[in-house]
Amino acid sequence: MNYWLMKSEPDAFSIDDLASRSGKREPWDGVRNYQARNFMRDDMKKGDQVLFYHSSCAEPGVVGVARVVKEAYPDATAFDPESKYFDPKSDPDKPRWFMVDIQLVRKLKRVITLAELKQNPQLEGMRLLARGNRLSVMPVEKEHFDTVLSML
DNA sequence: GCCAACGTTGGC
DNA sequence: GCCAACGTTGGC
Repeated sequence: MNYWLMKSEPDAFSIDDLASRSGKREPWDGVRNYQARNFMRDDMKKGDQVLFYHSSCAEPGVVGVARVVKEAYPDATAFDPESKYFDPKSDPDKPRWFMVDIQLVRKLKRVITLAELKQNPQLEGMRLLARGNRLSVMPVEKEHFDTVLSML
């Protein structure tokens, strides 16, 4: 079992959006970063646990827990000229971008803010907190995953 | 809106 | 393959 953190801008797709989806599931489309793609395509397994993180908003932080319910498959939005995620260089016969499906496990009672995470010495070394980190999908150590949720 | 940090692109 | 220019992310 692996642990992950996935970022989303709540203006675009929030934890409440996930909660309101049929089956509380959603295909994680639109990832256009190779490192993030590789994590999804190569390392994410069904049942893996995910910290759902709100970025670029008034109160950035962890807002929920989700799990991987479908392993990587081609991201069809890359083939759709109407999509904002369209990438003409992604060929349906040789897809460049992949996505997984995630499902909400629970929404947290409150936001565990980035400011709090930064103050917790037990989270030293957490990738999210590394300088200049911009990855939207990244691995989380189990110890860090548990620590974050213990801060509720 | 600013800006630091990082990724991608493309000329050479 | 180098690297400057440009685009994006994301906190503040």
